[in-house]
Amino acid sequence: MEKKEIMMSVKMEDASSLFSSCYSNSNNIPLWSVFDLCQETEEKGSLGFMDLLGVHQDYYNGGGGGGAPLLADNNSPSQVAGKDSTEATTVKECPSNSETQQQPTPTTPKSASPLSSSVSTTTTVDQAAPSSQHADKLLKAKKTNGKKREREARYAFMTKSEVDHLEDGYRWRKYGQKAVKNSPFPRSYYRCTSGSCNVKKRVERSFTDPTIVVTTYEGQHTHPSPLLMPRSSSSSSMPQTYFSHQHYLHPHHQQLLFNTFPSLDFPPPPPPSSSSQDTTNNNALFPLSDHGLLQDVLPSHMFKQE
DNA sequence: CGAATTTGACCCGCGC
DNA sequence: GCGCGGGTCAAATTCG
Repeated sequence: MEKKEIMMSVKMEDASSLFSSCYSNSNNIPLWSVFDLCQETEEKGSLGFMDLLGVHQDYYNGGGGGGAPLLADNNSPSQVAGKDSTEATTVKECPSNSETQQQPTPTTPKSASPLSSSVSTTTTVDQAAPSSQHADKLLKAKKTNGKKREREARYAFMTKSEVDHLEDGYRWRKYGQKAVKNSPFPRSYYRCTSGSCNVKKRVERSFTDPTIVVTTYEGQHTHPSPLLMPRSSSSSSMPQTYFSHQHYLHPHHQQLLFNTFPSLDFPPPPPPSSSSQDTTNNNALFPLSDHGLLQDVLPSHMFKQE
């Protein structure tokens, strides 16, 4: 399979080039939207990348009906929607540090969607080896915090967006920015503002395709998303359906995904009626997909109650 | 005025 | 040993 060959050759540290590879293959249509490189879900129970981001079942079933596609861009939703410019791809990166690797996780996909099974069988080994160096470096950097901490799994979200910092429902504080070698675009470092939560994310733009934003999450939120809490004070002004996929993927890009995965039993894409104001009736636009696009894309076990 | 961002300095390990 | 690059810190600055 073509997909597999590409994935096998991917190193997580070069997510940008990875993504460009995905695109370059077919008329700028992503070859896949989500893939799980190391099946860590089994290691951590049913932990999916949504869980990693701290989005749990409650939110899936919550008012938004939104499958919590945390790639919505509410920095400027209108901008994104209007420019038709968001697509999302996720990459799960093996931790591959020496501590966690002693328990190599079988890569057998759990019954899931055709997509997930086709992409998740790959890689634990292949992925772990090449990225171990990078993992070490991360560990080193962690030490500078004073305590040695196990490196968390990382998930890279690749989003076609004109906005650098994609809103994902959490509050982040930027703590650094570095120029990236061989790239004109700097990499930004963010940390979750919640005191007890040390989830980090890096945001960088692919230099091979400047429209692609690579967001790498590291760690797992220990708290609910302030913006996803139905009645949280911080989200009182947030439409309840904020995280429905209307903001996650513009219909046009959903269309691309549908085209990309014709074998998936997706409901037909909604009419291209979205705009920045479409935050109030998204559910009506997606009567068949209570949990969002990602539910269709991700293995079903990720959406099951623990 | 507190929170968030900016940005240069610093730390660390790796490769040569 | 030294330079390089990734990641983090923290003081200064900006913003709401």
